[in-house]
Amino acid sequence: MTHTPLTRSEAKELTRRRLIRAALAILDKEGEAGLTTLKVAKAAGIAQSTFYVHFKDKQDLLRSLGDEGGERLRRSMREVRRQARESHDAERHREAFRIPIEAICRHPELLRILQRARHDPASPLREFAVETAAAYRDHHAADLAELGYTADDEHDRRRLEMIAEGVNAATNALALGHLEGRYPDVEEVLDVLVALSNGALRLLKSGA
Amino acid sequence: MTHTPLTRSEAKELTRRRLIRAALAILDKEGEAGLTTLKVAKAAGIAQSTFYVHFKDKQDLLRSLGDEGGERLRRSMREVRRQARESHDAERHREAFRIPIEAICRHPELLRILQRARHDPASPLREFAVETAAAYRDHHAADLAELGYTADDEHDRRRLEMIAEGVNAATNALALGHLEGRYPDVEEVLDVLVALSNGALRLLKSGA
DNA sequence: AATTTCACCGATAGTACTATCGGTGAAATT
DNA sequence: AATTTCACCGATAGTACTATCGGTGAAATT
Repeated sequence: MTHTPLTRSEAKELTRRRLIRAALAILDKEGEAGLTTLKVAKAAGIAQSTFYVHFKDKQDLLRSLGDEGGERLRRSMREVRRQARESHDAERHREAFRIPIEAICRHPELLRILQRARHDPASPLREFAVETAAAYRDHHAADLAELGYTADDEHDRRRLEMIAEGVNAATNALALGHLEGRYPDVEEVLDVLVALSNGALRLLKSGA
Repeated sequence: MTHTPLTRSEAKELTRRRLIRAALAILDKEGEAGLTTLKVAKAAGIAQSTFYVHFKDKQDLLRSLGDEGGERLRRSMREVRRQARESHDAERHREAFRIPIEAICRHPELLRILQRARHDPASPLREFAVETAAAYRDHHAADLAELGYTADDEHDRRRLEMIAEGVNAATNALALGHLEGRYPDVEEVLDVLVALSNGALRLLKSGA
């Protein structure tokens, strides 16, 4: 109950965090069209004009959201790798799908915002969204390589990339379907993703 | 070279078509944020105020775009079915992927607009995008059922839906990747999609 | 031929938002 | 204790856009 006396910079940082949180919530609920400095500031409990104490302009806020999101995503990718190493080989492939799905369910607004930005040529977040998608694809491809699906020639390398991209797209789609309540059982979702992935990987095995 | 004399209603319809075309192009290039009555009217060669002769307001334009897109999509789905029936059983599954990919490559702006709208809670096209996605999923699921992958119990029906949704997501992702130049060979894309799909369908076969 | 309709126009009122500016008081520094 | 800094405020100029309105001339109707 005691108000810890904050220094000025601590208080400012706190306000900044509130602004970023508010912006993410508004972006998720109302989209980029609904993201105004007035709404963000109001939701964070400050005057509209004070927004500009924290960000140069709206672009600057969106850039910060990108950094923010990137930080979370990188953390989550590291987590995937860590947990993947801990699980037995048999489970490993399956668990590699569980972790991103859980991450999506924890912060679905991030995926939704990224998906939108990726296809919106006017979005200041677009470049970031495209880069993130590429990072995930490469990450997944590297994971598969670790599982023994090495690609020696150009052809197989591209196949591996396609499989990674396709399976990622399916993972995102099914995770959102799970959140929407259409696929209530995560285990069933994992069954399908593992089956999709294994089917495609057989392509590489037969080629090797 | 002879200017066919158009009746008033013919000229009006022509202007309306130009507005819709212009709107689609702007939506694709600049996103919903860039879609203003001034830009659309200018691109169609009329005054901004004349926009309101053709549409009640901006919402009305977007609704019309939805109808327009829906019409194209339904035509393309009928085409898939028709061509699928014509091909031999062995090719059938593979060709079922070629047709949507070609459709996407012909009008990539439609897919991009729909993908964006699907994840944008403020978009007037959102409901339409969600319905379209569901229609495609069901369409694909029905296709698979026609190929002999019948689902008797609740469990398998849901699996079939998940496979359809996952494979659709992968198809869209790879089609856009192809358009972006990352996967130049459509046949390689088809290889991967067929492999993904077959892998997942083995789940159903083993269950039956 | 006279009259009506209507697709189009330019001008403009109204709205929503961005970003700036001068001011204030409490925190930080001297 | 005196001075400086700065996170915040309210007011407001500027911008971009939506939607309306009265007017016009050619097409359509009488």
